[in-house]
Amino acid sequence: MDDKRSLMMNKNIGDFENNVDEEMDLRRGPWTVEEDFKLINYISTHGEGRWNSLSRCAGLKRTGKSCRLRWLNYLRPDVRRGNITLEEQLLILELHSRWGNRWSKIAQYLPGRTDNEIKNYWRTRVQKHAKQLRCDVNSQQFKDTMRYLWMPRLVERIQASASTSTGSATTSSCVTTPSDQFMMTSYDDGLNNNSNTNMEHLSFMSNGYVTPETSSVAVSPTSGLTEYQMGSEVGKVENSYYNQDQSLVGPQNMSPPQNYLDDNGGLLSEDLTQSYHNWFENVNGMIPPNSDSFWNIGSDEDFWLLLQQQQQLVNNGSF
DNA sequence: AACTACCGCAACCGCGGAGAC
DNA sequence: GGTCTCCGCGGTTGCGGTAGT
Repeated sequence: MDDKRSLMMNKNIGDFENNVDEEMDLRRGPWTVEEDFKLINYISTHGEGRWNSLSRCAGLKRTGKSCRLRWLNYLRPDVRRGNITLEEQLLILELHSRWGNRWSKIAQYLPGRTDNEIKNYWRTRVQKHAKQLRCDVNSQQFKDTMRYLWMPRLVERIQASASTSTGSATTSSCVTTPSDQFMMTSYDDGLNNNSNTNMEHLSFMSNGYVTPETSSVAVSPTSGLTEYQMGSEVGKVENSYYNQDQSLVGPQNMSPPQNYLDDNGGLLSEDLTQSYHNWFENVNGMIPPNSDSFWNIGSDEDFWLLLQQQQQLVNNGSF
């Protein structure tokens, strides 16, 4: 145990449970195979619950808390391993917009996923995007960006992949388990008491948001990043932005910065990232329809490629 | 090959609610 | 009603793996 944690434990005078921990010389840190085996065997025979006594009876020198956490987050047979799928990402975004950091509540609607896993996903992926946008993850700007840009894009990707697959609803790489079922059924039952098993009724889909029917997709041949455009056809895109109330806003007041690329497409010397973000903020929550690639940003290079894409679109007059 | 920086995830923590006595 | 104990939640930390230099 490091000094900090030791100090924290010593400060925890009021928690009887932890006082006992110190007296009993309980194990901490990573679980061994033997410990896992003991826990699995005991629970398979006696069931879960009463974690403190369970730990003692199973011969584990662990706190009840530790046993519970290990079982629920890792050893439980229906724990779903592997990457968060597109559908799961969509659900997490939607449910988080409703409930905030109520991870356990959100996890109820993602079978096999633990609150810990969802929390980790949010912290590592979603907050990373917020950081890239230089805005707070709880800010209205970021929430709008998620709602009007990221989530519609996810819907599109889900439906696009569903149309090319043979009935599988899961699209990204993931280790499937017997309980690997599309989670919308439980989502419907829990939230809306709705028998539909597709995603059409999700609030952000029925409120006039961007949908695949109203959009088109093109993959940049140079960067591989996906360009996302409003309108029925590429090339006939309306120069429009969506306000928070779904109303269209004309382009006249929101030209992106013209000065972040030189004539040869090279980067200018000023703080170009800030320039772009200033423009982004200046549209006051209105999301440019072509900026989907924000959510594919994985590196600085990707970011500059995105900026170049935006510039090309400006030059083409479709922005 | 060696080192560093970063990222993802498992495990920990404190806290508060609930239930038993 | 007060105390004790357990449980579950949300926040945080640190380790191990990996990408980058």
